[in-house]
Amino acid sequence: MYIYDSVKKTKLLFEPIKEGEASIYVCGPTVYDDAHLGHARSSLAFDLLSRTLRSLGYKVTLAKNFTDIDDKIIKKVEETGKSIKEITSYYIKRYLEEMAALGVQRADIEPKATESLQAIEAMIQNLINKNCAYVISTGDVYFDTTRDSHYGEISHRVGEDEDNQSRIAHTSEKRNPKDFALWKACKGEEDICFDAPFSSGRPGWHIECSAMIEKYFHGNDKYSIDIHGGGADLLFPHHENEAAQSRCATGHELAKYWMHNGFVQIDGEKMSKSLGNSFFLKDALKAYDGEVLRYYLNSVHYRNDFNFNEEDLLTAKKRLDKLYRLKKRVSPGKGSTVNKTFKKALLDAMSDDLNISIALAVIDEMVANTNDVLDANPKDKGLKKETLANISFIDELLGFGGKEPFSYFQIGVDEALKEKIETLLAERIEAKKEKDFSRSDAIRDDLTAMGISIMDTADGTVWEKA
RNA sequence: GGAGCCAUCGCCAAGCGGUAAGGCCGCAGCCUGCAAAGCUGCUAUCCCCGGUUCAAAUCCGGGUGGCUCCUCCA
Repeated sequence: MYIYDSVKKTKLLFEPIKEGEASIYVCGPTVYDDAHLGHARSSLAFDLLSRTLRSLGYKVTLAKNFTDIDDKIIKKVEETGKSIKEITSYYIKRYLEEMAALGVQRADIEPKATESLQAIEAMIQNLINKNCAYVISTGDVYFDTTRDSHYGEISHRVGEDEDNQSRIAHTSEKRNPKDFALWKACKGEEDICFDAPFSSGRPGWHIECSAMIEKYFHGNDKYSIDIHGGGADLLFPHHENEAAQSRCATGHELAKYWMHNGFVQIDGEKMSKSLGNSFFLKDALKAYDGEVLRYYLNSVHYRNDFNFNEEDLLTAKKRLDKLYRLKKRVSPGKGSTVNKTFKKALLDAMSDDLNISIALAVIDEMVANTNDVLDANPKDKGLKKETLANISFIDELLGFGGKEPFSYFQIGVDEALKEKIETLLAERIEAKKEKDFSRSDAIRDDLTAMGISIMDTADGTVWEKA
C-alpha cells in the first residue's frame, strides 16, 4: 500500500507501527448542524482507505470523533433553547444515518469530547507541568508554541513572519500570536462548563483529538497512530496544533502518515457556510440515491477538489447502471470465486494511494468483457457465478454494487406506478403478438414519458426507471 | 502581504521520465419489427515560452488562468 503523505508531500510505502495492523484517526464533525457534502466526501475518502486496508489483510482500527462541545454548539443552544445534549445527540444520529445511506461503514471507535474530559484534562495538566502550556488571568489555558521546536512543520509554516497581513486578530494575554487555547474558561453562568484543576471551562478545539488518540491508541515510542486524516482545511491550524501538543505531551510524533482530502466545490468555489453555498447531504439524499451519490463522490481521487454538479452525477449514475445491468444479467444465483486477475487489478489500483479512477476503469473493462462473452454464450453458468463473486468483491472493497439489481432500477417507483407499468407492458406484449407495432410503440412512448425505459430481452421485457 | 495546490479530448478523469487508461457525449456498424440494452470500431500530444535529458504531459525556470490556506470549516 502506498499513501501520499500530505506533510512530507510525497507518496510513501505504508509501513505500519505494528505488522499487519493499521490505526487510523479521522477528524469527524462538530455536531451543531446537518452534514454537508464536504463531510460526505471526507467520510467517503477514509471509508475507502479503511476498506482497502482491510481487503489487503490489515487489521484496521478506525476512530472518528464527534466534537460535541464547542462555541458553535453553545450558540445553537442559546438560539434554540434546547439542551446541548439534545442538539448534539440529534446531529450525531443524523450524521450516522446519512453516512450509512452513503454506505460508509461505522468507525470502530467514535469518541466524543464530552466523554473524554479526563483524558483531555490529563493532557493539559501534563502540558502545564512540562511548561508547554500556561494559564492566563481569565483561567484560559494556552499552548506555548515556542516550546515546540517543530511547530510549523506540518503545514510548512516554519519561520513564517508572525502576523503582518494575516487576518488573525490578537487580543488576550497570549505570549505568542500563534499560541492557541487548550482550555477555555467559563464566561458566565449561562456558559457550559466542566470543572478542572486549572479552571472551570471547556476544552479548546484541538486538544480533544490528541487526548483521544492517547486514550485509545498506544502506538510505539515514535508514533501514536499510523494515519491521521481529515479535510485539507484542517492542515492548519488544527493538525499543526494537534501535532505540537502531542509532541510536547508524549515526546513523540502523533501520526506516522497524514492524509488530507480535497474540497467539494460548487460552481468552482469552495462550499462553505460563510459563502452561503453549502449543500446539505440530506438534500442531496432526497434528490439522489445514496449509492449513486457514493459512486459519484468517490469517482474523483480523494486529494483533488471535487466540483459537484448534477450533470456529472448523472454521468456517474450511467456508469453504475452498467454494472447493475450486468448484475441483472447474471442474477439470480450464487457467486463462486472472484476472478484472481480482476481482484488483483482492483487491489493494485487502490493500493496506489486509492487510485479510484484506475479501479473504476478495471471494473468497466470487466463489465464489457463479461457482456461480450455473455452475448456469445448467454448460458455460461461458470462465468455468471464468477461475475456475481466479482461484483460482491466490488461491494466489499468500494461499497457499491451490493443491491438486488432489479430493485436498483426501481428506486423511487411506488407500488401503484409499478402496477401501471406492468399493465402497460402486458398490453404491449399483446400488441406485439398481433404485430400491431404502432400500438406497441405508442405504449413504449407512454412509458418513456413516465420516465420508464424498457428493454426486450430473450427472457421477456424488463423496465428501468431512468 | 505570506504559503500552497491545480491546468490532459466537447464534458468528467487517470498518468508519478520511456513515447496519452477509463467513462459520458458524438459518429459508423452488429443485434432488434423498430427501439432500448449489449457488443465492435472511430475521435487528444497534454495552457504558453524557455531549459535539463538519448527520451518530458511527467523534472527545472518564467509567464497566464483557476482554486485553497493564513478566521469557524471536511
